[in-house]
Amino acid sequence: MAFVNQNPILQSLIAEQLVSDPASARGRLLNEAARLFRDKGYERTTVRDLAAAVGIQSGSLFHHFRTKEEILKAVMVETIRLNTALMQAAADQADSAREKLRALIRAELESINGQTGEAMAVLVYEWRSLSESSQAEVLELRDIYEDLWLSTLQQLSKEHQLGADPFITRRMLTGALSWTVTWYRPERGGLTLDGLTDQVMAMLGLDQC
Amino acid sequence: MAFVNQNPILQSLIAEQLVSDPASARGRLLNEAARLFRDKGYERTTVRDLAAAVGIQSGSLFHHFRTKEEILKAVMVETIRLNTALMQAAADQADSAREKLRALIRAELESINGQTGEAMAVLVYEWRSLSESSQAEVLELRDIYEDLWLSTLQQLSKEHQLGADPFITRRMLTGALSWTVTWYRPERGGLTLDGLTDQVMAMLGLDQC
DNA sequence: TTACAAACCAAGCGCTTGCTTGGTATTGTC
DNA sequence: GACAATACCAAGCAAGCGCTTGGTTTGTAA
Repeated sequence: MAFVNQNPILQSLIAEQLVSDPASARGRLLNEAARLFRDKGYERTTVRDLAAAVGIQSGSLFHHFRTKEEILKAVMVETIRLNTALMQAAADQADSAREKLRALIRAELESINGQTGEAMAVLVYEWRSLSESSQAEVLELRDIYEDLWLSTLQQLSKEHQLGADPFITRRMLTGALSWTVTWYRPERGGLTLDGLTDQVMAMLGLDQC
Repeated sequence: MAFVNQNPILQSLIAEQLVSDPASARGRLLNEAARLFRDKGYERTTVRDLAAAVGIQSGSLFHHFRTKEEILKAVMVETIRLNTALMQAAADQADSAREKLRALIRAELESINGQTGEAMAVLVYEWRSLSESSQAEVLELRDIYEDLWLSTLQQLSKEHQLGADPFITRRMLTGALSWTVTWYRPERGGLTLDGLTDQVMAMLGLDQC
């Protein structure tokens, strides 16, 4: 195999069976599904597309998943699980609230524009394609994720370092950061991930105090 | 008719045939289409849904539009035309660059969360459903719209009132403002449109200097 | 070697989709 | 009141959709 993922956080989640191993049949399918869902949208992606992407027949998909929607849900659930763990780890390493926020922003930008980027985009854009009951499930997981942000932003607000309301700031950041997936292309020179993080902090007036 | 739209900007665009009269058959269809496309997504909305929404048979749609995609494109094109005009008018009334930016933010929030909100959401979320040639057409119109923002932000940057780069600030604002459609509910009490605009300005550190 | 489950294929069913067709009301104009 | 042009209906076609089915291959363990 050309690439072995050695991220210890990912490894422990795989061990706990909370996230599929990208090397397994299920994991490979979920990765391909995320890419297809992002590129063409969930509705435009057929089960035949999904099957072809991993080299099996369309009917064989239903041996692994009961419905097409179950695939979408799995992509979303596993992505949130992974990213919550990644963000938690990033935040834990920082001391001040300001550094915590910077770590969260950097980590989220990395998730959005890095390896899990396809899945993160799916999480944002394919929300409506989930059934209501699945939406509720995913939403519950997302609340944990959001608490990480809110507690940090509330701390900053107490320290009078935040211009606007913490809740609203988070919502603005959600939109601003997820939108980067439509324009940020680090490979084409220019802005690095750290540089982009600096710009976001500067926009919030948190670069120098 | 219960509601007569007397917006002079809209009226002049209708007179120039750049935007369909909401009272006409075509205009009514485009409004309903925008609503359906936002609620269910373009792909999940069938031509039968669209036809039923205006009380005709599905086949009769194709007397007004050649394809389903042409309806999506028309929604997008007319929305950009209208909003460019609205934003231009809003910006023209302001004096300082700071006030111009505030006017632009307020106007865009109003577009996103007001009457043209459905169509604005379609513009953001249904981009991929357009054919490449249609995308190019819409993109051209959007450039005019974006120049309005950039010139204002560049002016602010010259005055050293902006923390981050103007281009990046605009992109962050695009994401942040369009995302409001997923959470901002002015009718449920709380934040008014002016209040939300204040919060955005505060986030940028532009409330008081 | 045998036994058995997991993984997969080949074929296709039933349904929905965007769109077409041929014809009929409705409307505006002189 | 004649006559187009416009707006619409009723019916349905061809294609593509998610998913099912019955059977075959592959992997594993005694």
